[in-house]
Amino acid sequence: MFGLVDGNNFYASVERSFNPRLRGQPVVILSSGDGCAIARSNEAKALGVRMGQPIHEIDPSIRKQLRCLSANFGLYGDISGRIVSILRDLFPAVEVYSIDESFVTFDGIPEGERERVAREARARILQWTGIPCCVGIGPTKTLAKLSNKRAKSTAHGVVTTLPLSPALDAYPVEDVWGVGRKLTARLGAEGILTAGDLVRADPETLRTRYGVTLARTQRELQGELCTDLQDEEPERQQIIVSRTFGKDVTSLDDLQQAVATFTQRACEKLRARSLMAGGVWVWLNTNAFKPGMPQYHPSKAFNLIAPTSDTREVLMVAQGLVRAMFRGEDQYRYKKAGVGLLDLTHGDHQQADLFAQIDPRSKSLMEVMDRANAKFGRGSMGFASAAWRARDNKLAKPSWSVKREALSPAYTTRWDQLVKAR
DNA sequence: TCTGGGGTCCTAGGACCC
DNA sequence: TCTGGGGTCCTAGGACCC
Repeated sequence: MFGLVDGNNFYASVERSFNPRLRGQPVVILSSGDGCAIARSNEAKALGVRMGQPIHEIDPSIRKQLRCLSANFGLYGDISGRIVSILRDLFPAVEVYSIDESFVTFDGIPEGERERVAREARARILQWTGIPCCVGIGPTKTLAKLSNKRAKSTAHGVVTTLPLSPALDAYPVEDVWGVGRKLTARLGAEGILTAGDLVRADPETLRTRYGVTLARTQRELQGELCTDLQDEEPERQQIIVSRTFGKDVTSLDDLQQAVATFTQRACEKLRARSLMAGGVWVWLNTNAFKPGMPQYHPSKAFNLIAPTSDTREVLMVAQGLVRAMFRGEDQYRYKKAGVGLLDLTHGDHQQADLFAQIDPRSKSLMEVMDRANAKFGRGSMGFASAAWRARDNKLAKPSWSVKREALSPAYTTRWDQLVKAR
């Protein structure tokens, strides 16, 4: 049996647990750049704010009632980690599925005790972190996910769904894990409207018409195990850093600086996982929401001779790619850029190359930089080609920097931003 | 004026191999 | 008229997830 533990309105609930004035208020968390709603409290949902909705589309009379906050992922990640450690105390195995969801197993917990343990987890998480959760239980992960959906509308917050349960007929097919917008439309056209309809559909037709993934989902709903708990985090296949600019960028200098900044961050993430990159990928975008403007969406990848985790090497490649793709000053207005690190391998089993020189000082230099940034805060030490700000904020913000106008403090991850008791 | 970021998996088609 | 069979690898695009 699996459980799915999921924080209710997670980002909004985290903000609330540190700022009680937000309780009972319509809270909306905005995406990077303060553009779209990515989390909403129940009060904000009741006002009609949709998931992913651009905030400027919302009627001003509604908008002024909302308490909008810029996403504070550092804070959410830290609280997420605390919830996971509570779960690890209570359950034999835990799979961290996303920042606000974990699968757990009940192996060794007697059947009659499962819901009690789930309620215990819920109470402990609420008491220790202030985050309300729901727990869905089922014999497969897909059924546990659906149970979790059902639990959201209950007061006790714990629901079990068994295969062939009549409850399946009460849930629209789009609530099933793995059925998104496109599939919902196609299935609906064939009269498959609920989770129950999907369970009863002809498996062979489903497989040929919709592929193996949906066929697997159907079997999971029927109670057949197709995916098991992954308690070890799978190896990353790529690392991406990309941003939408606060202001359009037109000069090569600014574009280079933005891409260098993303590259530096991507390499930090790479080393934090002890990985090396075999390829670098850079792309640029003009504003796709303005079809009247000249559009340009170039993308270029480069395979390295030997895998590296040295920011300097990746910077040289990324900067070269930007130069190669950049088209004339003022010809295009760039709105977004991104850097991807590809072909990731583990640093400790590296394929040596006959022609590549390995500089033993590279590793030490990167370690010193990473340690300095860990100790004094991110951005304390960096490369001149990237934008970075000293702690006293004396350096000017780059023109392209991302808008984050209503950011809450890093209450739990920075000494200078701790909660003040009074 | 304003429109997120970071991932995974599957499939189809083409190039290439013997 | 008939024009092999079986495979791998790579890429692009599309779907999904949170």
